[in-house]
Amino acid sequence: MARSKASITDLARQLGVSVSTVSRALSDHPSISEATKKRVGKLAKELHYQPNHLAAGLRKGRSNLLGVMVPHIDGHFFTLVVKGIEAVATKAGFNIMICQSNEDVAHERRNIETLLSAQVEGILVSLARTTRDFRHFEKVRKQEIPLVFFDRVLDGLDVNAVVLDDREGGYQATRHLLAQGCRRIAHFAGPEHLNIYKNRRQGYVDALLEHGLPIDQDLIFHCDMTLEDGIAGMEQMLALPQPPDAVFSASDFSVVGALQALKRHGLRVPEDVALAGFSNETFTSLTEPMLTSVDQRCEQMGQSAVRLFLEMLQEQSSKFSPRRIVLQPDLLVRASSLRQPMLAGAEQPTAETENP
Amino acid sequence: MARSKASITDLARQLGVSVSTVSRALSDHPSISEATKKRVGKLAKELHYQPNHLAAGLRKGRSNLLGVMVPHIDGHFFTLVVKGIEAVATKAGFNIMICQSNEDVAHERRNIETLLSAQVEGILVSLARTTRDFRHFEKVRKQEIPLVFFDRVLDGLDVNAVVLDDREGGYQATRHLLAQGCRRIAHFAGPEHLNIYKNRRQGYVDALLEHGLPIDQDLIFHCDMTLEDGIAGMEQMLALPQPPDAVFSASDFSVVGALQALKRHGLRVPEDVALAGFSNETFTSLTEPMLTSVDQRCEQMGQSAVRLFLEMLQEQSSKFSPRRIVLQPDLLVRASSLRQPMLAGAEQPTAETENP
DNA sequence: TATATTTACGCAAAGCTTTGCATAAATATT
DNA sequence: AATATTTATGCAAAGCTTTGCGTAAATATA
Repeated sequence: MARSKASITDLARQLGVSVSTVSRALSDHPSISEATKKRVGKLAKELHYQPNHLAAGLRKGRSNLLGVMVPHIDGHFFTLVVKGIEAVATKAGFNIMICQSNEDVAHERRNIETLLSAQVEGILVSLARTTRDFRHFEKVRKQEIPLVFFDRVLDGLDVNAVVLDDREGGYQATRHLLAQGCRRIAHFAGPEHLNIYKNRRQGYVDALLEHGLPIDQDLIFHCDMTLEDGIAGMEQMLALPQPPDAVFSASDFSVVGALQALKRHGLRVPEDVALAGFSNETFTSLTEPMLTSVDQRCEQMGQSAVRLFLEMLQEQSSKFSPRRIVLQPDLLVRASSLRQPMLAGAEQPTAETENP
Repeated sequence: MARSKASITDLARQLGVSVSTVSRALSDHPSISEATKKRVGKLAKELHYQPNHLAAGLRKGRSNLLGVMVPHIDGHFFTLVVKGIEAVATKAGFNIMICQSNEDVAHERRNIETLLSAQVEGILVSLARTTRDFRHFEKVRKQEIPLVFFDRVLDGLDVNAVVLDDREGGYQATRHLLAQGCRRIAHFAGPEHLNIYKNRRQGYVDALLEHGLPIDQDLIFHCDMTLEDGIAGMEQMLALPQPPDAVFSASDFSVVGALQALKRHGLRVPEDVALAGFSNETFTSLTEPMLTSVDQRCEQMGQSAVRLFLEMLQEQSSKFSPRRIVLQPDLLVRASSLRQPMLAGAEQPTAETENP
């Protein structure tokens, strides 16, 4: 396949000027006469001249490429994060290169290699679930390429990161249920080795304690957060001598399961049991009743990650001390948890805090 | 920010050999002694040498970049297509550059420009809804860069494309409902200026006619395919003197609406009214009953698009005549339409046909 | 009018690799 | 032992831009 034909050299030759003149004319350099600029521009259009970013990048030591790696691009969350990334990266003149680790460390390693050799100017990454070894990121740091983690970060790692305040999310959801008059609030908890779930549970616990309520282990159901888990969990709860009057689940999927189980038992939501989930998945607005859920500010997470990257680009790499941005979740109250008439301001205001 | 320090030249100098030797050693060229290869490899590792793809690309006239443009990356469909693209592109050694048109032609134009100047070796694109002017694609063709459209293609345009056989999808869904004993089948149709919806309706019509049934305009509800539209449509249908015993909707969203409306009226699904939708959205497995839907083979669409691109890369551009790949949809029968006991093979076998 | 400034442009190097061709040394062939 | 091959390496150009520095001509200044 033929490459684009016209190069800056061709233009120069045809116009009888030097390549430097053409180059400067094209980039609107002040020391080139308007007349020449016009001539160059005209011929460029005629020959369908296409600037070669690779060559320019090579010369300038910049690629205008931003690497992004996510565990997977299907599903709700990462998709939206990527959307956020794309938006502000593009605005800043960067193109993004996306790759997926498929939750696999080996894949992740390879991808890093690829991104580096593509000369990306920065890397935004959310870790694969299995990643425990970080040597491949060492290489990135060695080359002094800005590295920003988002969402999936290993605690204690001294890196730039933007994460969601999951504890706060769990806390808000639970507090909301309390405010609705619920007193026996169950919790569907996810795998504890994942921070996000641990933190959401912690928020739940904190809210209960703050309210002077005991933590009843019977009301905490550990599972993998699928719809089926939700059904099972709800069944188990309903079999209790004193069933709960609300459920806060760390995932929207299992809330749907709970909802189905409740309907099967002829119980009403939210009158008999109020429900709240986490993630604000698309389908939370499609159920009946619609599901209260904690929004994770996906797009904002992407945006913040890029901004962090841009800041790093500005400062001297050596002077830059790792920064961690904590995004505040956003409780979206819908019918599934609304027992009391809606109060003004029940939809929590949103904010972004920065913890150095 | 410092760029990666070690270049092939540095290696050469430190080893006292020429750059060509290093280059060849690194790429495992046969005419380099094992000993030298070892030495080069060792030093490369020590210095954290990072091959510069840009420079290599410049020299070789290749970028290993594949451009992808979608209307938007959120939502179910395009996400999965992109996943498919990523998978096979990566396997073929290409990195993908993603951008979104946000359903806006101006954006689309800019993106094409960006992709071209990034020296992508091919472009995969699904058109923005509003695109009627195709001059920006002319430029791509002029530079003889392989261009493949997927899903959103303008009819009549003589281009490479991979699309879904929407008519067949509508046909199969409707036939299935007929096979379940339904005789008054309603259809929720989408905006007719979009081919996908027109074709889905056509499939519906074809199936009815084939079965000797009349087309009753009262049973066709035109809308924008939202959940609310689904509710409205169902209400309208139920008000009919002779309500339908099934609904085939061109979108899963409006099926959910229909489902809700039916439940409100105390009607059973599928006993009183059977339901079938289109797209196999995530939530179709989360409703009760689960929703029968037509799967669009999203991932396969992405894969096919890349394969088409790779083929074009092989052949002489001039000799390549536009090809159109039509993917067969996949009817997924779930509880919402299952009145008869499930027959073996009710889940249609899948196939891919090629129409030259 | 002679000098200083500005304006508009060209030269050539640099950025990092790849690769066709040449070459020196080592080995094989007769 | 002289010639032909093979092996291992080097030279230098090319791929397309960008950019510091130099310069000739045009204009302004004294």
